[in-house]
Amino acid sequence: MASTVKHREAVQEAWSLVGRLFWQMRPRMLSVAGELGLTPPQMFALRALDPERPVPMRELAMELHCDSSNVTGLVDGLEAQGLVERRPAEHDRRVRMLVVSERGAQVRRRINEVVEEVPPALASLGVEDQRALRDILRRALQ
Amino acid sequence: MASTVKHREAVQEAWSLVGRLFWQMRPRMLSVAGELGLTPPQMFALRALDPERPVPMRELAMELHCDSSNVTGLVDGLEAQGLVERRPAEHDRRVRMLVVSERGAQVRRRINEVVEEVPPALASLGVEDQRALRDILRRALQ
DNA sequence: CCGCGCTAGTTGAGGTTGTCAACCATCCGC
DNA sequence: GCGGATGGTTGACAACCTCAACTAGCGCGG
Repeated sequence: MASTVKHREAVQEAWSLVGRLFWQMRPRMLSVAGELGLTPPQMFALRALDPERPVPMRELAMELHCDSSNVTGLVDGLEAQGLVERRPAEHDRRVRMLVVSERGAQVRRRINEVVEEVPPALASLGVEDQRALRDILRRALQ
Repeated sequence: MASTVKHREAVQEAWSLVGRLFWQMRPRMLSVAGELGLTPPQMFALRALDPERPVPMRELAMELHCDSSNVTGLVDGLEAQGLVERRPAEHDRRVRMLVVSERGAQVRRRINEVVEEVPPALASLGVEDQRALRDILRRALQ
């Protein structure tokens, strides 16, 4: 059917436009990392943590799709700046829980402010388009 | 007005959902880089080139938002694998044009296949939603 | 209880990325 | 042609990232 072809094309074009949107935001993300005295990977690590709930290092590694030995170094950096604290887990003495400090939570909020900052292209849309966009994406991600 | 508040909320939520979509694709991108014998930065560099048109190194640096000295190393890697060739520019003997080789073009096509691969969440949408999504994003990016 | 396999995290080696400063060759306006 | 600006490379240095090896601790089966 011709409709099948059209349908593929539409969603592929949409996805590629999304890629453009993301690429436009890249410099902004990099600059805020420097501004906060963090490297980009450290920034993503802090963002992946949960200030409300201590997280085992292993879980952070899964979240970041990287090796455990890598997060050791990242957490070293965050801990050196007093943003995160390693705390032993009571149920298992092998695991170390990552607790976000008060200052860490502040920095994390600032990071989220920037990461969640809407790109100008989206912000310039009309209200109906913005709502429609949200609704479609909600449907896509359940 | 209440509508102003709602409007901000809708587009912010949409943007954050887009972020989730991208994060889901990350492992796939990383794995294809390894599969092609490239590091992720090399992959992005090759993708940023144009097989139809020789590109000065400076332009690639701009595209990647990084230092010129960085692309020197990246291009060294690509050239060592025969994917790209440095060629002197006739109009200015300082600049080096990057020409994508035949093999480079093949690899680049494979990269684009994966990068442009639509995430399952979007693919599962109905045709009307996919078209609406494309139309909204087209409007957003002109 | 003890040994054995498994898991969490760290360490060290090695290769890559990325920035900065210094440098060379070249362009171009004066 | 001189002098400043530009394209690209090099070297130094910090950080990232993976892999392999290691330690410490868990927990199951005998």
